[in-house]
Amino acid sequence: MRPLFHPAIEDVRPEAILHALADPSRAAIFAKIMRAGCVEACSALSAVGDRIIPKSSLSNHFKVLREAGLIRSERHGVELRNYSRWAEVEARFPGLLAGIINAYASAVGTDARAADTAGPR
Amino acid sequence: MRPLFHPAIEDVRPEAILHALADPSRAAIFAKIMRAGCVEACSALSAVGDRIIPKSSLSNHFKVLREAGLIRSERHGVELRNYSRWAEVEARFPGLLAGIINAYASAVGTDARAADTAGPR
DNA sequence: CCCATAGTTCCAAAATTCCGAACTATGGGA
DNA sequence: TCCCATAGTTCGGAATTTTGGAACTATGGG
Repeated sequence: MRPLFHPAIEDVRPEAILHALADPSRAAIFAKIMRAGCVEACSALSAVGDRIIPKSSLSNHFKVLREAGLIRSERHGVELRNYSRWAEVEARFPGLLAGIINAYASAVGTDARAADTAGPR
Repeated sequence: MRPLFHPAIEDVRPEAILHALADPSRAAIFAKIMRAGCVEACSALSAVGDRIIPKSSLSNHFKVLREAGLIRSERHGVELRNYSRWAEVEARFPGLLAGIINAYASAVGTDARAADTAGPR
């Protein structure tokens, strides 16, 4: 098992962030980690809206988020602990994440699949 | 030739916008149209940075931007006139486009391919 | 009517994404 | 220590998307 790769914040590219968050499932996963600050266990997020995500796809989603610089993952025993890198990304690209997360939140209701990106009720 | 399709602003989805702008060429094209307010002729944009974009790919890029709700295209004689739908998109998803365009602009220099997304000098 | 220009469509090759199945790593028990 | 369960990763092929050359369409002159 290759050690987890995390880009330095100065190596993070806007296109990677947009690509990562252009997928509603990934955006929902990221939104949840963001709001919680930290989410333990990838499998805690195996359902987005009503859609069940297979383990292998989930693993890949986390990898995409990680390599885009959006989250930091640490192995703790048998599971992964995922932290959002919001503060770092915000410092590098001010307003980017807020704009994206708000956009998804305000599109809820028009698109069921992104339901979990909904902001605080 | 099928008439050009433009989604109503309320049908515009965040994932379509992110997907459209996750491509540095498209982001550069959109940034240029945005700054100019309107750009005539797709072919005026056939080079992004040092990369030459084939006609057919360019045509497709404009289609993606159009169907994501980012631009409005009108046929004027033999050429297309492209307008940014910034104001509408901004009203629906406040801060989204600014965040994205600023992110690309501030990444310039670290990534040559996105050079044209640079903001006002 | 013919030509040039501007863009679109077609279609096949290349690149990506998706996901089931097999695998690896870690932490308990017995 | 050995075995099992859990959590996640990797492999590999099918499905989807993207790319771009060549042929096509539409419009405006001479």
